[in-house]
Amino acid sequence: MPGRAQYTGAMDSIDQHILRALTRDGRISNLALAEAVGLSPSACLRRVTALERAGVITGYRAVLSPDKTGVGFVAYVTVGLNQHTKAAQEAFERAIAQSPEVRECHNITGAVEYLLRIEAADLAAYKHFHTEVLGTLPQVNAITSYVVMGSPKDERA
Amino acid sequence: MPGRAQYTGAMDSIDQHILRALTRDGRISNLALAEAVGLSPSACLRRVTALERAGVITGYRAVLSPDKTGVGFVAYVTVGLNQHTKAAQEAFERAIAQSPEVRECHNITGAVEYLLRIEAADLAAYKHFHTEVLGTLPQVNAITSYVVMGSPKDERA
DNA sequence: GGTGAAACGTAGGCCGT
DNA sequence: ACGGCCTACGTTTCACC
Repeated sequence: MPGRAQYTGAMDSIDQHILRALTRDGRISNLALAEAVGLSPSACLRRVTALERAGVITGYRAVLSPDKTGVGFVAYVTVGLNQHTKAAQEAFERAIAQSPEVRECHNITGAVEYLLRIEAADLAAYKHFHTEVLGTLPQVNAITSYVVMGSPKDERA
Repeated sequence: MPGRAQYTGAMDSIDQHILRALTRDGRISNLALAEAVGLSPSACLRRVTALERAGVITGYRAVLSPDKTGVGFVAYVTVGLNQHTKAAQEAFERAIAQSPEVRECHNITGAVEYLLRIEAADLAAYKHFHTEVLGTLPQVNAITSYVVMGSPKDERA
């Protein structure tokens, strides 16, 4: 079973410390990380590697400033489907996977099936997505947009 | 003016390429990145440093697997306030900033003021947050929870 | 923007606990 | 099973072209 290196037993406080440090700064050097958690570099690296292999750490990403990268419009959109079949869901999810404006797609409980996070250059770009992409999908029944005016807290990692 | 190294003029296609590569793998070595974008290591590093100093790249983070780190329950919650004063908003945002379960708080247009993303260990932990934290805030008027059953697309960086 | 070389960090074998 | 030491190797970084 590949990638099933299974984390033996519990994660101790050093592992927690490593994860916190890497969440804050994913590019910290192993040397600095080792010192921060009070381990020798080799022991520290072994733990990080184990956490990666166990699937606890799934990757590393640069975090970009939205407005400096041309994203001036963010909205959350709820989408309801007109059929609740597996085929309709899969068709919708395929279409969503191909749209770069869709950064997140969550399958939720409640009156509608999906919650999307949309990032676009401006309102005009969003309107285009709304009518030309969402509006043309045959499975889509109800669309409600909630424009983000600000994010007092955002720890998306 | 510190950190205002200002990106002179437009970002070219090499910069775009660098940002895409670093968003996919924030820990790629400068050597590999340089090769991927077709630059020498030193020129590549100069661009990355400039992007960081200009605030285009705001940081690097490890991405963790929610369920392997004890997060078994995720929900989006809309919150309406009973007063639309600045003071009420600030009090609410202060309370939210201190709650570790709240990973995101967005100020949105529509019938309610806020959309939160909540991450908790399980339903019981969420119930505790719902009644003991959200339920006791005097400004809060309406709470609606949408439990996340899955995320077919999730590019939260 | 590229080159080269010194400084630095990584990764893995080995041994002790 | 896990931590520390040592070292060969790879990477970063900087002055210079």
